[in-house]
Amino acid sequence: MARPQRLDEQQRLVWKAYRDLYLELSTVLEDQLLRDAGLSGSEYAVLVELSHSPDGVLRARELGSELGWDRSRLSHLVGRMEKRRLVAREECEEDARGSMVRLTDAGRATVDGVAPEHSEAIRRNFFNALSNDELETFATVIDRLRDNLAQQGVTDR
Amino acid sequence: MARPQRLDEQQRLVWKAYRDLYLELSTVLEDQLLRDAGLSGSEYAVLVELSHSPDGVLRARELGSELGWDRSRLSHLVGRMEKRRLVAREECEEDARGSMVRLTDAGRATVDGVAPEHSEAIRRNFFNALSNDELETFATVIDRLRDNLAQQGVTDR
DNA sequence: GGTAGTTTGATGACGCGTCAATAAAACCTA
DNA sequence: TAGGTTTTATTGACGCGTCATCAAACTACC
Repeated sequence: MARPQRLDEQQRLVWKAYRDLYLELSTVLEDQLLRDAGLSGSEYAVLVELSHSPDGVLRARELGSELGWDRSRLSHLVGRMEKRRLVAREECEEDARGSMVRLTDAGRATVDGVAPEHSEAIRRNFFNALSNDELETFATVIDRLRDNLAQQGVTDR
Repeated sequence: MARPQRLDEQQRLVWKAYRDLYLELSTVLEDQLLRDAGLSGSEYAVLVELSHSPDGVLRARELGSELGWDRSRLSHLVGRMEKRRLVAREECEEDARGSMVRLTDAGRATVDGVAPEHSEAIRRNFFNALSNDELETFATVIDRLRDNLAQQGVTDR
């Protein structure tokens, strides 16, 4: 294994800029959601996932794996969203352990109401700033980095 | 103002990949810090900032603004780190409201011990996966996006 | 110099996510 | 099919960050 060494100055700056960009983007977009719909980013993600599924129903397991969350996080969040009548829990017929999460009418109205503005905010703060070439390169680099991560994950352990 | 519209499929995928990359990178790097030094990413950031300053001392105000955090967050975190003897608080001589945060010997040993490995992890999971050209383009795109964000922030309000 | 307004940091309450433990159902296998 | 293992979801405790509030000290202006 090669000897660990510090990052050089250019690398430190790029790394910081990369992280700061993400935090700044998150802040802007979460603010928009909270202001326009009273939703956190996580809540919005749940509502979007449900609204993309037939009948607005998904099994908790599937919802969790789509979002990449563990069961506990989802259970807590769905519990809170249920109190606010954004979603409703139902029993799962095929598997008595399971739990179905259903979008309520209020939940659908909320997500439908804010989604266009949210998309526009992503456009304004992200896509509109890039040329087609830049976007393409950016996407390629992201994919390369994620492939590398997956690779490291395998060889590391 | 233009009419809000949904993102197209390619944009949705790029956007998701962008966010997922950040989360995956964060997870890997935070895990490394926790495993090798028992530090969270925030704690590491504080220690690094202090270790880069002369005598390992910074005024809380300055530390907070370097990190881009508000006073409360920093105060809570420094309080916890003080209990673990990673840092120590001292009075500020020029301004009696102020508070100085000093790196302890244990804190310095901790950050010095883990920093090389952490840098290497960033290298392995980020820089090594990119060619010089790609890195340059990536950095340019990040800067462009941050400029755009700052611009939007001004014109929005 | 005295007063209003600002800055600095600490604190407590609260929301959210993680972790460990629990329970129930489904699956597997001998 | 009985017994052990795995999967699924919930729950409670805890850690961390945000927000609102507060007190003390500094600054500016009359």
